[in-house]
Amino acid sequence: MFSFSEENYLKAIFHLERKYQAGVSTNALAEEMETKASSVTDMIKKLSEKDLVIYKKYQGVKLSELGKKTAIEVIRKHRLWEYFLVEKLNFNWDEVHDVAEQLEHIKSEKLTRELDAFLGFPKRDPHGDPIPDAEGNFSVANKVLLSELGKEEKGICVGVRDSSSDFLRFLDKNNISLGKEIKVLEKEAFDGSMLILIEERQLRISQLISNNLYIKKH
Amino acid sequence: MFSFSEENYLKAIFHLERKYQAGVSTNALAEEMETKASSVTDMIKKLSEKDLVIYKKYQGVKLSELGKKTAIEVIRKHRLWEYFLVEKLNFNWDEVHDVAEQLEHIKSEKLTRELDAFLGFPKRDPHGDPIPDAEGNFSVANKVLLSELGKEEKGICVGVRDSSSDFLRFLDKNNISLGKEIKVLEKEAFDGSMLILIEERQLRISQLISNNLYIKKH
DNA sequence: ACCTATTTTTAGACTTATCTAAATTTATTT
DNA sequence: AAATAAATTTAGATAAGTCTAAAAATAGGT
Ligand SMILES: [Mn+2]
Ligand SMILES: [Mn+2]
Ligand SMILES: [Mn+2]
Ligand SMILES: [Mn+2]
Repeated sequence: MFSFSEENYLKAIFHLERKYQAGVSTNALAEEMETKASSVTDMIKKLSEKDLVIYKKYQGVKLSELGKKTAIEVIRKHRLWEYFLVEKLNFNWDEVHDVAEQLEHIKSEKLTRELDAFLGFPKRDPHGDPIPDAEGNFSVANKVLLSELGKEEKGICVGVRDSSSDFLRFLDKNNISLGKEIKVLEKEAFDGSMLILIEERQLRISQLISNNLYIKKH
Repeated sequence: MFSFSEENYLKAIFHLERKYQAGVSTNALAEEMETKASSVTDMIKKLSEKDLVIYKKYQGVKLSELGKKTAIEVIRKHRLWEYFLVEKLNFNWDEVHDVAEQLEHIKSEKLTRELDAFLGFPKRDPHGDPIPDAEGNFSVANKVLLSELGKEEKGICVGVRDSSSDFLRFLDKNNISLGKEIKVLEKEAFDGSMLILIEERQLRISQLISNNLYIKKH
C-alpha cells in the first residue's frame, strides 16, 4: 500500500496530465501540491523507484499503468465519499471536498465496493465529475465551458470547474445548480460577461463565472 | 488537531486506565500498542507537552481532562463507523475493526454528528460496546462475564470482550449473537467449561469462550 | 540495608516527508 | 555562440515516529 502523500502526488499528476500530455513538470506539480520543487523531486524519485511513474531527470513525469490505476482508485473513493456526504449526510456541495480528501485514503476494497452499491452506483459526484467504476472506467462527458457558448445557444449545466466554496455558494445564492437549463441571451464582447436565462430568470454573470461552469450543449 | 499516532496512544491509555487506575505503566502501554517501551516514553513526553496526559518519570501516565475528551471522541467515531459498516454496508461484525481503526481518525465534527443522526443515534456498536454521544457521555452496562454465572443462572448476551475474528466467527458458527438468552445448565469445576442453553439448543463451551462473553443477568 | 531483577528512560540511529540554499541543467535572448 | 534566465536537482537540515543498546531508577527478596 501507498502513503497518503504518495497517493496525493499520484492524484495530482493524473489531473495535470490532461494539461501536460508531454509530461508533468516539477514546478507544475509543486504548485498543485502547494509545496516546493525540491520536495517534488524527492517524491518523484520515490514514486519512480516504486514504478508508479516514468521519470527521467529534467524531463518531467508521467504515470505508469500502475500509477494511473492507483490514482483512479483514489479519485473513485474521493468522489464516492463526496456523493455519500451530500446524499446521505446533508452536506452541501461546498463542504465535502476537505472531508473527502481524508476519506479517499481509507484502505478497504470491500468498503469502497459496498459504499458504491449502497449509493446505487452513482455516475457523477456532486460537482458533476465522473465516478470511476470498480474497474476504473469512467466516461468523460462532452461538455464545454459556458463561456464558449454563443448568443442564443443553450444547454444543461453539468459540472463546475472550480470547486471552491466561494464559487459554489455563489451558484447556490443565484439558484444555479447542476441539471438546469441555461440559455445565452447576450454576450458582451468588451468584458466577456453574459446575460443568461435560467428557470425564467435573467441573470448577468461575469466571464469568471461562465469560465467555471460546464455545459452540455443541445 | 492530533496525529493518528497520538490519538491511538490516547485511546490505548483510556482503555488501560480501567485496569490500572493508579496510572498506566510504560510496559503495559508498549504491549497494548505493539511497540517498544522506549517509543512509548518518547510519545508520552510529547503527549505530556501537549497537556493530554499527566506524567511523572517512572510513575506511569493518566489522561488529563483534555486527553480523556479526545480519547472518547476517537472511540465514539470508531464505534459509530463499526455500526455503519455492519448496518449499512453488509459487513460482518468480525470485519469492521480494522477499517474503523482508519475511519476513527477522520477529522470533521459535522461528519461525526451527521453520521450519528443518519444511523439513528445508536447506543451500542456491533460488539455491544457503548457509543459515546456528542457530549462524550455513555452508559456502561452492568454486565458480567458468562464465566461468572453459576449453575441455573441466566441472562442476555450483551457483548464480547475479545473482538478477534476467530472468536467472532466461532460465535457465528454456533449461532451465538448479541441479544440472545443464555442459561447455564452445568459447570465443570475441573476445566471451567460449561453446558449452556441457547435458543433450545444445548452447547458445551470452554472457559476461554465463557470468559469472553458478556451477559446481563436477570 | 543491600543486592538483584525488572522497569523505565536516555542516547544515538533510521525512515518519511518536508524545507532552504546552493549547484546544475535546460531554455531563451541577444 | 555566449550570456542570462528559468527550471530542476542536490546537499544538508529539521520534525515525527520508530528502533536497539546502554544507562538509570525502582521494586523485591533476603
Ligand atoms: Mn473534491
Ligand atoms: Mn468533486
Ligand atoms: Mn473495534
Ligand atoms: Mn467494537
